[in-house]
Amino acid sequence: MVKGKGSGADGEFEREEGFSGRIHGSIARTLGIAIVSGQYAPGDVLNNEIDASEKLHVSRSAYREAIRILAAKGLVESRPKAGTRVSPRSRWSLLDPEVLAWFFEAEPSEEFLTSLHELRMIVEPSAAALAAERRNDEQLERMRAALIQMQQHTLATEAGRAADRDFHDTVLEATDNEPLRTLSSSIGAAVRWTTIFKQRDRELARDPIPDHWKVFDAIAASRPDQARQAMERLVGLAQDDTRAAIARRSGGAV
Amino acid sequence: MVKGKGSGADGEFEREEGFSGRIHGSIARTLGIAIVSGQYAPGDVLNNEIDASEKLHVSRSAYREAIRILAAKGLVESRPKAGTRVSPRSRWSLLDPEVLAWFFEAEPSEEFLTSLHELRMIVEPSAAALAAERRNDEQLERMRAALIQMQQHTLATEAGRAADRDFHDTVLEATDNEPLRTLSSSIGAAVRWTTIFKQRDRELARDPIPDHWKVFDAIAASRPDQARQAMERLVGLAQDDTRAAIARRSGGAV
DNA sequence: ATCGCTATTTGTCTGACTAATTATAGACGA
DNA sequence: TCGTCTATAATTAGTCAGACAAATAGCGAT
Repeated sequence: MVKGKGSGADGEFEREEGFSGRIHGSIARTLGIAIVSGQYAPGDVLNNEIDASEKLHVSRSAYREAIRILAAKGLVESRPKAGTRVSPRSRWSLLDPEVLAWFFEAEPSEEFLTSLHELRMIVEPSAAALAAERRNDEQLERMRAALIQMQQHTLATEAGRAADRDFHDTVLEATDNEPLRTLSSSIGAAVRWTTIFKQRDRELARDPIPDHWKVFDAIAASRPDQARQAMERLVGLAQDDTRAAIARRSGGAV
Repeated sequence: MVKGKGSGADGEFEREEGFSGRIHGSIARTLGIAIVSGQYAPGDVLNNEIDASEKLHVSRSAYREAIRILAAKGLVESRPKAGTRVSPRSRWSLLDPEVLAWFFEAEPSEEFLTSLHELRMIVEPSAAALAAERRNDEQLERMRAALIQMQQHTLATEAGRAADRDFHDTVLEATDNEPLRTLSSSIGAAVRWTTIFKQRDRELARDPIPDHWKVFDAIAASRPDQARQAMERLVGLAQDDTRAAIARRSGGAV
């Protein structure tokens, strides 16, 4: 079989062997990761459809569907004769769950992590306040269950981290604000990476579970201001820990 | 030409005559509007690709590309044999610019408008505070220019409303937080409709321009807390006005 | 500097085949 | 007889190939 890889001039990607799901999806994923990780810069023109689809060993239609996905998420833009080019970062749907996942596929940059935490710091305290006003009993139960799971499994296990995310998700859901709920994927991503960094660098310095319970108690007691403050503390501490872990990573020893 | 419209049983859509741009885009738009406006409910199964593409008088591949766009935005999900069905609302990318535009194509519901304002109330004051810390001179100039435009054209003209949106956009941009900037389309949509409602119902009751200048002055003076408070007031008033306009719309006379 | 042409690239269409998965009907066992 | 499990069939999205159409960026002539 002819590989046709030629020189390394044009970035080339062999499609993942152990791909999952449909082809157009895996192509979109491959290209999406290449774009958000900077292998293609904004303004760069992708190979034309025929060359690109041949290089990836897929049909042109499958490749085109992949491009439509990326275009829908604001990553690329196509025009006849001009080709398909990577859009400026300001058009990227950074809060889209898939785009976010692609970002975290390669290790995300420090700045990006910082800005996600800033977003958390803005959104979550207010969300907790709204949740304290609007949560129903079923949601409250889910929060309690999540925290219990979190306690049992600890954040060292994937089950524990999933419970952590469930808790924050449920708070967002309890705001009864649909656009706000949409942010759960972004916030979940920030939560996940906070924990991963902390876990990676040291025995977790501070047990975050009591702080979680304080948020829960305030929401359960329907005290918005108290919930806002508790969440502020919780997110603030997470932010500090992540900052410290990042500083250690880039500046210090292994 | 055979119309083949048959009975009115299955919802059918003639493709927009005065369509713009590419076919897959206009099909996605048509279906997207049908979905977000409730003509298709979450869980509903769309016609299979062959029937649907025939009914719309487009090729199957164009139709499929449209479906890929909708799937990328979380509106639908396709599986072999099961067909393509409308996803639950919780998966919709409500903050995506196009999805938002589709929402506002039909008149948006009161609840939706309210939740967008809630989002503004959460995000914009903090954004103004960050902007006060991080804005550069060029951004400050753009804010000033926008407000001057707004004064000259007034909110009765499209140019004035565009300037309003530019101001809020630039504040978001000045936060130097990419995920936050992504929200500008959602906030812009809320801003636009606030103004439209106010304009529709009465001579605008309150001149919002002085409140805008207060935000600007605080950002120019690099006073985060002051900027936060000024923005809080500005958004709060907009929220009140919209609420009043909505109440009048649904409850009162023309 | 402007206009018009042309070559390139995406866009669209057709029709066939593939693969996945649900649903069904039948066999088997309780 | 009833329920459950299993092979099978039917349906649907997924993929592929190749052709033609439409748009337009870039170039050359004016």
